[in-house]
Amino acid sequence: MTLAHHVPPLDAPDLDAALERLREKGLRVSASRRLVLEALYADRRPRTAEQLANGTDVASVYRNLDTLEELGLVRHVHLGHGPGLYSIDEYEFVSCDGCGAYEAIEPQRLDEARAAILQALGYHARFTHFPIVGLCEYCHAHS
Amino acid sequence: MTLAHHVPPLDAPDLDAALERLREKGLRVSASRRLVLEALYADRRPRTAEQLANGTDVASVYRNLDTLEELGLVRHVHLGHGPGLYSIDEYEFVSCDGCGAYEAIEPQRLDEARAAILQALGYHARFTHFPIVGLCEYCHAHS
DNA sequence: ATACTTGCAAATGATTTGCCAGTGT
DNA sequence: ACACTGGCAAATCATTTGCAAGTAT
Repeated sequence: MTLAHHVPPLDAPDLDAALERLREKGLRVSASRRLVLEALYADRRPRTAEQLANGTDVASVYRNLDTLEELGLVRHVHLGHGPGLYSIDEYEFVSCDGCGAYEAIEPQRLDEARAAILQALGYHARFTHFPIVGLCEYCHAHS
Repeated sequence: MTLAHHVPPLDAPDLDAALERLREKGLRVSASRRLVLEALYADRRPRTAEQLANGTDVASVYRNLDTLEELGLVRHVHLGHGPGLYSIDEYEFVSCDGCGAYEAIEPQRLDEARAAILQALGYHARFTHFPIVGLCEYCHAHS
């Protein structure tokens, strides 16, 4: 019922910076930890824990993603009713309720909207954990 | 991975209108169906299927909520990682990533934000299925 | 009478936990 | 060495499904 806690912005520019971050915290750079990070840095598209495990143990992957998320190296988003998607990027998301398509959005494109929300509600909004859900132009026109 | 399909706006003003809607569609007004609707109309706060079942079989409640949602009589929202919350109301939601608090918002209060989103992304946004997530004033000031 | 519905048990999907053996530092 | 990790099995939580028996219309 409660949301994930507020995490600082992601700011490890590359794999090495991320690994260094782990060491700083006294955490270990284990084989599977490195594999998860390598996969995420290699292809920045958000992916499920299952996909990241790629045949190996999913439980460890979930544990690692949790740790990495606490360190602010990884983030996850829920784009619908399926499994959560993990990524190293600072994107925000929109998804269409009609056709199911989703897009990653550069945060600055939402600054006007964020300002309007701040004005209306006093909240500093971020669409990183849940997307903005709506109808895309096509689905809006045809529904 | 796909989102719930677009549903028409909720517009059954009261319990009787809702029951009538069921009959119109050739569906039956069964005891447990009536119980779910009575509970939802009696207290408009969003509730879990478990709470609505209130000791009786949850599977039936889920089945009924599905049907009612297809008819546009009920809607559900995901406010965090817990179970979905069902309600008969047309509210939109904001929730704070810091303290976990959430609020139901009158749709018109978000019209400016909606306009900004339409302008920026071409999407007609609705915050009924996922809330706007952000930091409330207090958490923003203290984080 | 005949669909539609329920209740209960069992299945499924996503994620978490316990535990002990393995391994980075 | 020692604490941190991984693998695997089992547990948990939310939700769905199968099926025989019950009931609105």
